[in-house]
Amino acid sequence: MADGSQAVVRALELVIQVGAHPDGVRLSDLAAEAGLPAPTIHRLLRALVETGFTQQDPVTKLYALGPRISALANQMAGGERLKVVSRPILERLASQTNETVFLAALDSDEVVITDCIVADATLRLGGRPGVRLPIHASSQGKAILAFLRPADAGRILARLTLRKLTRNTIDRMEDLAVELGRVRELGFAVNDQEREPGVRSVAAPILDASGSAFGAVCVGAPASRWRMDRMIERLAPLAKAAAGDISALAARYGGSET
Amino acid sequence: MADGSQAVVRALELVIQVGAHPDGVRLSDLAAEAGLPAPTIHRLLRALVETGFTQQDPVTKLYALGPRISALANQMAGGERLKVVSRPILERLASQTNETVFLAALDSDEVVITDCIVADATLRLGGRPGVRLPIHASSQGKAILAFLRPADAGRILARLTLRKLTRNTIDRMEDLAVELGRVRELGFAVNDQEREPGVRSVAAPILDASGSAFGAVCVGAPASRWRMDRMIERLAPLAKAAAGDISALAARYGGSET
DNA sequence: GAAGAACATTCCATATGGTGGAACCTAGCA
DNA sequence: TGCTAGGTTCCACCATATGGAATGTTCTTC
Repeated sequence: MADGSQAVVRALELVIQVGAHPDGVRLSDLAAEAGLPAPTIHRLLRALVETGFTQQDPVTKLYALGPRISALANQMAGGERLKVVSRPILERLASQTNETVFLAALDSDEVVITDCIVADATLRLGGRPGVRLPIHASSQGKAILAFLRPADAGRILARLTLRKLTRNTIDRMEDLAVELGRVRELGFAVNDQEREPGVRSVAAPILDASGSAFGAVCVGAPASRWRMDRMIERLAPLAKAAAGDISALAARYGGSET
Repeated sequence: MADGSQAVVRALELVIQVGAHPDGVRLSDLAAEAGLPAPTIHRLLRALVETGFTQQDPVTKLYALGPRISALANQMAGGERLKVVSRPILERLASQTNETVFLAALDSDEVVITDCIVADATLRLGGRPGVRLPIHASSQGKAILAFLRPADAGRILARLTLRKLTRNTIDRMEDLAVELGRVRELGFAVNDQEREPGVRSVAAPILDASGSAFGAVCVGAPASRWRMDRMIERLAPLAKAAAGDISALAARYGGSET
């Protein structure tokens, strides 16, 4: 390989492969899946076990991810650490709601999805990390905006163009200001088909130690399945609780990065 | 190298090295720390970035752990996943108490420490993952035992030898039964210098969906700093809350493995 | 308990891919 | 603009990664 890293890439991809088997996996299955001979896999696994990236159960002889992965995860900082901390809470929320749940952060004047658990239902919201949303037409954006420090919020609002995406989109600054006031009172934001027809969501802010928002938790669903009032009644408290739990654990990892 | 994995071990150790720099690190510092030439580190980093194990900030050019680590951490199962989920909660508990906190699980007839955050104080409890404790003379052991399914608890009690370690150790089965009844009522267990003079602790069980214990959260401290009644009053509720939070998030990851 | 099959581990000749010094490029600062 | 520090690319060569074959281990069946 021109790159000089064939062995390394093979080993790293083997870690990823082991990770796809939460119940453990045999050397021979790994070899078959990777299309490599057993001695090659064996040697790579030896290095992986030696460094703790994988481990081998002494009884079942199956390989699984090793303690080094969790140790590394706990060393992560910033947004990635927030994802690690938030993941179990998001998983619980997804289980409670049976809808798609999102973790989001502010990036410049947009919201970016940082983690996402897509519902199992036939009709469900899709999404994936990296997707960007307009701040004024997303529940995540409004939840964050409402709980930013006033100076930060003011800076963003000054630059914001309120593009009208649907007939429901808030496209006047006075209306947005009223909406943000309401979000602050309620502690959560809604999106009632404001970005995309047929899509509703509720989102609650994740707050740092000073009470300033640095992210949001969102539950999104098809409008056909949830009237707005029922979503507010049923899903908003769950989103708020999840955001509160994440805030309690992650306050130290946050910080506005606008 | 006789082992056929020099390049692989170097790359994996480089991940570990990057992990020790939560604020990011330069290529040249990594090279200096590892005692390897820059082109070697550069090539290894290229493979690590390509597979997501590390990433490079486009602005600062610093390397940090990448999204693959958190993705893998979220794929872990069993005890390792419990550690990942519990870590932020343990960190909060450590911060609330300024004492050493432990995550523990039952392994056969003993308690094993699975994670540990050691306090900063001059006089503090030490500990590290892997340390084993007698089940009858540790708050973790008693907390778990009291909330096991009766059949499981009975099996363990039938085999248990109540070694007397200090003058406070419970060394009669009738006394232990009474103590376990009390633990069940209170929802937490204590260790009042029962395993080691000068050491007190409180522990609360981590329960699975069926209400059966599969682990425990413990706060331990020097007896010189905490009278037992004050520990019960101040630290027990915090341990209980932490165990409750972990239980709520991790119920799916538990399961007795006695 | 013995035999067979499946799986894991070790061996080793060899070719190929990892290595690192040198050269070159880029970015930041005075 | 020139200099320095840091990062990236190049490439000859030899050290190491490779994988087929042999050997060892474990499990299952009779």
